Amino acid sequence: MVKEISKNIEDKIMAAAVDEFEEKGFNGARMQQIADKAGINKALVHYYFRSKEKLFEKVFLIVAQRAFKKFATTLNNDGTVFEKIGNFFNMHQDLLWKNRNFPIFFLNEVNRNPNLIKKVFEKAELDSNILGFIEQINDEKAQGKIRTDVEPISLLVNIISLSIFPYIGQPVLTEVMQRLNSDYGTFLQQHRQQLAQFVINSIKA
Amino acid sequence: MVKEISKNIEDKIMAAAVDEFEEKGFNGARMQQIADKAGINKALVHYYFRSKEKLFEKVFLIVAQRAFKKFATTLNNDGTVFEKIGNFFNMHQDLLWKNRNFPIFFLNEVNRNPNLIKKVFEKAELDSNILGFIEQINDEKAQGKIRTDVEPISLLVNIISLSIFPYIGQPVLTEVMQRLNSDYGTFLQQHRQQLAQFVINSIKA
DNA sequence: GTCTATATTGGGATAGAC
DNA sequence: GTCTATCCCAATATAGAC
Repeated sequence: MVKEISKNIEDKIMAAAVDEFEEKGFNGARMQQIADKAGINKALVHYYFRSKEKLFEKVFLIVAQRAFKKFATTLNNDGTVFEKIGNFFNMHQDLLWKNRNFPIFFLNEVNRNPNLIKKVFEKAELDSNILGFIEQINDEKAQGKIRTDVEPISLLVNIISLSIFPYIGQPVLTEVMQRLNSDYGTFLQQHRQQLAQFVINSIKA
Repeated sequence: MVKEISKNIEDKIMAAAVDEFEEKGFNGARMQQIADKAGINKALVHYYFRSKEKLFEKVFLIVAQRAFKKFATTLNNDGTVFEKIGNFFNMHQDLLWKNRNFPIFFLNEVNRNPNLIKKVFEKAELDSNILGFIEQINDEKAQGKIRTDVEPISLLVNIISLSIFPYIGQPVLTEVMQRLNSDYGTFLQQHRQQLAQFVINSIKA
């Protein structure tokens, strides 16, 4: 079946493109490299995707939406706010460890072209998940479990800040740890263990 | 005095280069744009700095070292750990607000070329400041002011995470806030007010 | 030192054979 | 669909006049 074969090549190109774009960014990526990584000819890349921009946008939306989807589902599980915070950090840290250069890639690209973020949000149903979590926080504030001065959105942003930054700052932290006679990997394994407790300590009534 | 004049043009080019590089990154920046912003001819840029790489490195080291210097000094002021945390967020948030696209630029460039960070650290005396702050945290742990399970380095990284991420994530937060019928600017003004208290709540014994 | 004009190359994109 | 060969432009860099 011809369609099948062509689909496989499309996938190969996509996979190679994810690799190349995540490593070098849009401006640094090379179509030749993508072709090489996919084990095919450069002209074929253009045959399937017409232009670098089009290929990039397709790749970007897929990886970004996949990331946001995983992100949203952890907020949507059962449990108290404290339990969800623990679950979130566990899941998110695992995910980030496996995709260490995704965050800086993602943030840099949406900074370069803020229009991308709108397209990502169109399909990822983040809103209801966010709103649900915010509501739960307010409930638990009313129940006296969470400090009344906690602003739900700020809490959410704080959680994400704490989770993502250690990966975005990898090169800096690597250098700092070296100067402190440690190393990035061992630091991170320690660091991730205290994130949930750090947040919970801060907000518990 | 000829030297004076030439120095002024060098400065103009540097200023224009900071602008262009911070906005577009190394790969996205254009020598022609830098010349235009400096109000001079493109050939002159090469006359003064030979190549794009050389110009970039000079610009990068200056802005990065300036940033790290300001960063380090706030850790070095008088006061308790809690006071320093408050002072740090005040200073750092003001600084970031005035240089909103510096963090993502900086982190992206050191990610692209991790070698840059070594050169930044060579001149910025960060080590003693960091070590001093760490020592103080341990002192106040011993005095019963700070929880005994607080790991100083992780605390430091948490503080920096909380401070910087809202700026790195600007495009995302802008979109989210829009969908929540708010806007990025007002969010940030609220958000920054709770950062110090968020940390202090978390670590106070 | 400062400009105009030009060299050079890297890299995205297409034409055309098979 | 897949390749080779080539086009073409953008962008760094330099030569050379003034």
